[in-house]
Amino acid sequence: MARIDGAHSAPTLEDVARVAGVSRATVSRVVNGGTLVAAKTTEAVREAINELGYHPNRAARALVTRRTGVIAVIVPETDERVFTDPFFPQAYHGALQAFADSDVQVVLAMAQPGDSTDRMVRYLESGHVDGAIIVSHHGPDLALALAKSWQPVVFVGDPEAPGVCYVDLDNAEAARVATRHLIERGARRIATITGPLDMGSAKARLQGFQDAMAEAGLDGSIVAEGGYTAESGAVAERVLAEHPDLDGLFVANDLMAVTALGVVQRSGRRVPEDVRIVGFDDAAIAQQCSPQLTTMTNPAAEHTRLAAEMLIELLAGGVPESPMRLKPSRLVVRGSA
Amino acid sequence: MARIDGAHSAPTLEDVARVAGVSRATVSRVVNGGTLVAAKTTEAVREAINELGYHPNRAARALVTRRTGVIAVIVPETDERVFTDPFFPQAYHGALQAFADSDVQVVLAMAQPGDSTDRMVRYLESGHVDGAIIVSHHGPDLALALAKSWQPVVFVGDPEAPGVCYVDLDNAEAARVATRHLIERGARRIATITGPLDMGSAKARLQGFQDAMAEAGLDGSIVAEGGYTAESGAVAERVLAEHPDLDGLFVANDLMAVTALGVVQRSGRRVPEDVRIVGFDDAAIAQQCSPQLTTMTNPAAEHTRLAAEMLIELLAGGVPESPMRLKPSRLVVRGSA
DNA sequence: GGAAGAGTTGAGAGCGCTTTCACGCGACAG
DNA sequence: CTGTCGCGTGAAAGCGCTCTCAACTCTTCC
Repeated sequence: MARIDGAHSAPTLEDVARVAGVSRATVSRVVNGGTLVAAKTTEAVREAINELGYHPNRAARALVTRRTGVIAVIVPETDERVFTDPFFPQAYHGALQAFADSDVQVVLAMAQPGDSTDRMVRYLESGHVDGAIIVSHHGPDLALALAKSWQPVVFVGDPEAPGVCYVDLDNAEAARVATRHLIERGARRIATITGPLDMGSAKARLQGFQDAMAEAGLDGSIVAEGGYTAESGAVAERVLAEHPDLDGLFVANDLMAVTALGVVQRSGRRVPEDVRIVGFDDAAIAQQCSPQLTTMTNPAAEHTRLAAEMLIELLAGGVPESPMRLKPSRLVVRGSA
Repeated sequence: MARIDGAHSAPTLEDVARVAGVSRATVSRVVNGGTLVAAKTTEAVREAINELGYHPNRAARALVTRRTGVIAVIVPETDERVFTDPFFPQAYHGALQAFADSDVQVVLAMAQPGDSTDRMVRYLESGHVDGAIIVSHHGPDLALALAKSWQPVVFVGDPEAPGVCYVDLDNAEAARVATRHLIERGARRIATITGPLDMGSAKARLQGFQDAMAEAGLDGSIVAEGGYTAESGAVAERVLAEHPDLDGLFVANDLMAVTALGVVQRSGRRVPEDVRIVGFDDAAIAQQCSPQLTTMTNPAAEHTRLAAEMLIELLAGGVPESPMRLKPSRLVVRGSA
């Protein structure tokens, strides 16, 4: 409380105990609830706590409970990506919400460029945090490593490793819905720009696209791999050059979709008249371009919130139901298709 | 380390001491550097540390040093704003960088809608954090309150309260540069869309705009207040309606500028031929619109990094030089002016 | 009336670390 | 050879908390 050394420092359990006329142990019991304490005693302790403005010392508590009270949201991507794609801040926000009134600190950890899986594992093992939510992992390596050194972690997106908790959107189904919409709107020569294909979500969205195309008897082989970044949306140029008769485009996230939209428009084609475009994520940017982007929702904040709840259960020693599959994302129809 | 209770737990100072054949105290001295320990002893301890993979327990350390090892980046804005304006993630990133190899956890704290200054002060006083960097404050209230309950905080942007450390961009000068550029490009009827005028940066940018206009003998009274959000850029509609002969627009941040750009274009005017526009912040979005936005740089990450360094000094008991004025931002000329 | 049980409470032992204080030891001067 | 000084080190006292264990006070039941 007071900063000036020597001045009155924060009240401790001991102080509360003295004021309430009970022992430290009893105060602790009241503070942590649960154990049985006589109603009258509880009352007296509560009063003393209020009077003194007592607040438990996290460090002391952490020392004995062996819990740091910190959980991390780990994003194995470079900072640039993290702060460029609105998906990540949202994901972080979801975790923040989940722990909002639980006295847990949520920190955001990102990869350094060139970071190894190892470094992340070491961070988790170093005792800085009690557990972690991993968002946007590439390939199963991290999950495999984590499953071995048993750390309480929950992935957002299929970790492709056995025995690891995760929540996942039905990306394939969402991609099918998006693709079918394109077809319904009259598109026949449809390409997809995927995310990085070492990521589960990217693979699943591609699969869904191809399913829907096959289902309609169309050719689902026009595929270009992007990187989920705005710049990588520029592969649309190549696609357009190779397939000038293109009339539909399913882009695996909005960041790329907006870039692709620009590419298509600059090529002299009209959207949606000549080329229909559907994106993914329903990012804010989808409403800032012209025409606005038709897209699939991807409530990142909700996903991490759920992941956080699983993590809480894990931390409490429970075995959460996993994988937790989320309800499929919704199609938001706007101007681009 | 190991999660399963009963299995080997993380090595402690004691363990290291035993292996190195010295006392706990000596190991502590080595770990924390500074105090004089014989070179040979130091070596032996270092070896033991490596061998055991020892890592100090933050809780135990925090308990005795009375330092939590956590600092907060506080943004008194709703989450929505925080995750919508790329300025904030960048600011957070700067703090992350500054503390990257210092074993300090950096948490991001935002306001709930309707939060009072009080709640922030209480958070800071609650002992959760050692100090804070405050990023986007409205008015001097928070700073005033913080100055009283002496917490180590550093503001990014003039807190307008005496005795509080801060770093600040020369917003007025930057606005002058931006406005002069508009004038040089031939604009004469220039309006400005400001940020929320309870914020120092918004006020200063307005002042700079009016200075430059006066300096050129032009009318600097066409002013519309925005809120630094994309939506608030739509006030451009009103401005345009009231001043159809407008030929220049200085918008106090890029988010609003992009919206304003759209408004201008939809009104049938060409940018930059009919209306020249200069934004502020040099956000990524400035390059994603067409034409790309001419804007002023605002290296948010660097500012918080500097603020973080001041905070570190403050925490160490020093008295940092404050205010720290940063070099004025640069004009980035692109298509819009 | 006394034993057994249920309901409350307190004493005390740490958790892993920092830091004060005192002591041992070699070097140097007297 | 003894006294002094100072560097290097260890013993030990907490930091504020949780939690086990034992004890104490009433009831309740035989």
